Amino acid sequence: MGSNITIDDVAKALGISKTTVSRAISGRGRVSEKTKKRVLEYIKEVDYVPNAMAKGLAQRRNFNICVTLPGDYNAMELSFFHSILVGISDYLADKEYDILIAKVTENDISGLKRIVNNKKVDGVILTRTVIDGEAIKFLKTIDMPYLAIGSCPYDDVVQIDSMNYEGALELTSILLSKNFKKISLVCGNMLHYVTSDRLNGFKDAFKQANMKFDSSLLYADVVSESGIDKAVEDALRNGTDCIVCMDDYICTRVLRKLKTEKKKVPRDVKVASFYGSPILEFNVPAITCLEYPEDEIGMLAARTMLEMLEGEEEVPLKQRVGYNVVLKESTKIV
Amino acid sequence: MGSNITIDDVAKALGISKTTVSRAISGRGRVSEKTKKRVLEYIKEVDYVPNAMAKGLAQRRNFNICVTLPGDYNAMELSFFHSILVGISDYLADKEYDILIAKVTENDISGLKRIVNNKKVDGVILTRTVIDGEAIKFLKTIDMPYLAIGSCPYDDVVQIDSMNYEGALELTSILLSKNFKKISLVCGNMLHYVTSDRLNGFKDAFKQANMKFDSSLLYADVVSESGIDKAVEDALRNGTDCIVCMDDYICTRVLRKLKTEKKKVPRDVKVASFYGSPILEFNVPAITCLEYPEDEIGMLAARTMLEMLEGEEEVPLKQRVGYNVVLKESTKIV
DNA sequence: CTGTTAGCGCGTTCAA
DNA sequence: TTGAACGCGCTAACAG
Repeated sequence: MGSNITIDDVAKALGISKTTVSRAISGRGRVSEKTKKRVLEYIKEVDYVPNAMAKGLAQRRNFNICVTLPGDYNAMELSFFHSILVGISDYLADKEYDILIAKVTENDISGLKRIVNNKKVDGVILTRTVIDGEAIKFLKTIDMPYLAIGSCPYDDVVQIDSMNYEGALELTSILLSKNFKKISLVCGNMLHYVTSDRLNGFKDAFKQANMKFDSSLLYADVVSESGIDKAVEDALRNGTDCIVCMDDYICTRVLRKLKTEKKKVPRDVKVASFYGSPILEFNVPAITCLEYPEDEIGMLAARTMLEMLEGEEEVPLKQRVGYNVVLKESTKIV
Repeated sequence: MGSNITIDDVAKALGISKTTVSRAISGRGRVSEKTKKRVLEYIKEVDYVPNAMAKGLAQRRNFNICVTLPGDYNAMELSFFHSILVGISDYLADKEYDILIAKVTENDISGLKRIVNNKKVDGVILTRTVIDGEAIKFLKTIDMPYLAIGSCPYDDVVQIDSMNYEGALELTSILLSKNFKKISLVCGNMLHYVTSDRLNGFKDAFKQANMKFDSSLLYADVVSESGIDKAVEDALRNGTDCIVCMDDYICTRVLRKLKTEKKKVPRDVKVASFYGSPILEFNVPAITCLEYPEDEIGMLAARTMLEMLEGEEEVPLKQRVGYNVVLKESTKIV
């Protein structure tokens, strides 16, 4: 394994030129079936593996894709990122591509810059935490294919998005059909596109049901822990019977607050989340939520990236993946 | 940014040879301060960045380190892996190295093999989930520096380990000093080195306190969810006053079971974990546990790897990082 | 202190 | 169908 023989050695051993060997391996160019077979058998026998760097230098690419690693994160996003990474990895490995990691924070993209400027990758996949930041601005100024996973403020950027609007709409509709009368919604940062997407779905569910949403039960821009606590207090005071959370992070805090307030879920109040994660599954009771197929998202991102690099056609500017509504105990009518 | 000029262009523009430019940049070899300054200023002006692949080809290395990504995981390990990754990334980025990801599962290391055989990396860092498996066996057969993060069954492998024994010893001692009389311990896979390390610390704490451990309260090889449930039931039946969990995964399940059994923590029974993670922090009440500085572990692993690659001296075969005992509400005497 | 020459290992013209 | 020669961009050995 990991032998140190070169294409030259192979050529000499077989008494042919390296050109022929190269062609036999790559499949490009015409080689007789006989010699091709001879080459393929020999390289397997001696376990010859082409040197990726030399190949890259000659072809001016390196078969590496950069994936950004969120440097500042909350525990909830981890499973999202990990699943995405696994999806991307699975797809790329098949095609003999590899993943290079670039840690990126909101105000530090030096790692990404270095990797890109050093030409260590053929393309960049941006994960959702950074798509609003400096990263895209930087990539826009240079000649390097890239795409974004998640909602993205630019409409000239290739992106893989989730059906956040539709998911929120459907889940909310289901809750309304259960006859909850005072549904409240706790939102995080309203500047995030994903937030407004889900909020729109939420509101439209009311419209479709010909009901009106009591806007005093909408808690926007609730980012701090204490903010969430206050929102929950207020909602309870207003007699909410169902608290919907924008994401799993908020949901965890809401559950915590309900516990200290001695409110039982689902007996005293129902709870649902527009984004589910393993951390919510472990909760007792399990939480009704929307689930997104993260590995599929990763795969799709990887496939799209390779199409950008190798495909002849334009790739669609925006692709969207579905969701599942997962009904659990937290919204059960007791 | 990301200009496409080469070292040749720089040399010509400055009327000197590329060798001199190369030397001015790398710092290797003697160059007059004057020309060095001239070069450095010029490359900054035109934003020249050396092509990493060409450099790699010439130097027979590529300034990439492979980090294995656990393909099969439980949600708990995620924060561990992520923190490690951030630590490694931070250290390596400083030294102009990058991280290549290889997804590895217990019985599939083909991705790792490809990356290594293609010579896409200079070294490999194994993360804990795979250190018992095929990966090490493979790496032992070839000529590629590698190290393992976590306890490792081989004593000829460079490893970065945590002070699992000492941590378990100290935490258990503290619990004993609180006069809990019937401490039970729920363990996972006993084949894992980390498990036996912690178990030894646990037992030795009893010895040091001149107390004897009731072995009927030791639940070994509890791997399934139902197994954990049974262990908790049995422990409660035996009148346990404190349940110690081998890790955060087990702890989550134990807490869940206690909840369905209507046992309040810490009122009815105390709970502690030999491994803490964000998921336990969010619990109400917060759980007493051991915390390990994961980013430091990552940094240390990265530093050690670079020493293996560039250092002149041998690196220590085994380095160990400390821990913190975090006392929370779950073991408070009410 | 600097330049010349020769590779690193592979792909790719262009002839044959 | 094959091969010789050159180039990818850089570093290293050897002169000067």
